[in-house]
Amino acid sequence: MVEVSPSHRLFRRYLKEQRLPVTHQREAIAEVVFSSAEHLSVEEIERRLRSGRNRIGKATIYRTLDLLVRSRLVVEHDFGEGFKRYEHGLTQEPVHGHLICLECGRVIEFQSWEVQEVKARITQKHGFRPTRHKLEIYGLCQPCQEAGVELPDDGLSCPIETV
Amino acid sequence: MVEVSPSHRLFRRYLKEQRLPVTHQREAIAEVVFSSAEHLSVEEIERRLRSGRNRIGKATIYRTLDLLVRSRLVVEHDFGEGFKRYEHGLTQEPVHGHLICLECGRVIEFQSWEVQEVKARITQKHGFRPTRHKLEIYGLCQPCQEAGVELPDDGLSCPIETV
DNA sequence: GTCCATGCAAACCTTTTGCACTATA
DNA sequence: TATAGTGCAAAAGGTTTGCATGGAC
Repeated sequence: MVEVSPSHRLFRRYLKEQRLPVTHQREAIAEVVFSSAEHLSVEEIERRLRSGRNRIGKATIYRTLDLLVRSRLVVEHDFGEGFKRYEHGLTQEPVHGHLICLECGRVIEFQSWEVQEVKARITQKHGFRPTRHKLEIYGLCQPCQEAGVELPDDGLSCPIETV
Repeated sequence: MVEVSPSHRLFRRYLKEQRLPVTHQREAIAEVVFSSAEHLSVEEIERRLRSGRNRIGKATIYRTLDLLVRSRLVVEHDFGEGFKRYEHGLTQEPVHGHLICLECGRVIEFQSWEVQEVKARITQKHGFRPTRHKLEIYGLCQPCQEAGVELPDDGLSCPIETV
């Protein structure tokens, strides 16, 4: 048994708690996700597994990610790209959001405790019991702005009824 | 030409500005979206069109929704259900977010100007130029809580490494 | 030895696209 | 009449599932 990350050990414990087998595939997938600081897509995970001489079916990757998300060791994201991304859950500070560049797809994380306060106030007002939230801000990252990228505005010339 | 909503008239103007034909299908689809206060899925839009004796292909619905979104008269949402939802854009107050019930799927809108401030502060700090943002809070709505629904917690028994 | 996981391919679901035909302006 | 839209069905792309085989405990 090789040297693994703390999160990886927690995942082993999770599997044992749930009486599920600790397989090589599950270990390899967990190690890929836990050893990256990025928001990985399934395709990226598959590629990294392959370059590590692992040949693991897509179905197994999806099934294992499901376990990782359930265990709360991994967080699932959907940035509207048409597929999901997965991120190591325990490196995350409790409150965080994402700045997403519409040009290059870059994702910048940020912390904001103020959102927690807003969330508490809003949910209390509506008698809603919150479990999680997400704050995503879309726009242009600094490098893309400096590269002169402009986002198209195809909207109405003037949103006032003139006719 | 029948009596239509202000937004519908704006959509006609948008089409003219873009030199695109104002077709019966586009009018019918726009009317369905503009006459509803809900977040409609494509399937729901299709159903409403059918009950109004319109037989319009799914492809046309998607193509028209694309125009409506571009014109900014309609807003697209993805609540992680595996498909998108569309909402009348002009009834929206400038700043709004969603409370999404994980049990029944109900969506409650809320206003929060404080998020704007947070957004301005964060984006400035990162040199990011924002266009739009979304704040979504997931959890249990009041009716579901009163019905005694509990959300399962399949996570680790304790996220502290004990082994 | 039992139970569950894996791999493959097929199925699924939403969304997009190609193309012959029709409607708008 | 030119130009663009529509409908249908097929394709696309990500994700899920069924099933025979193989691995964990």
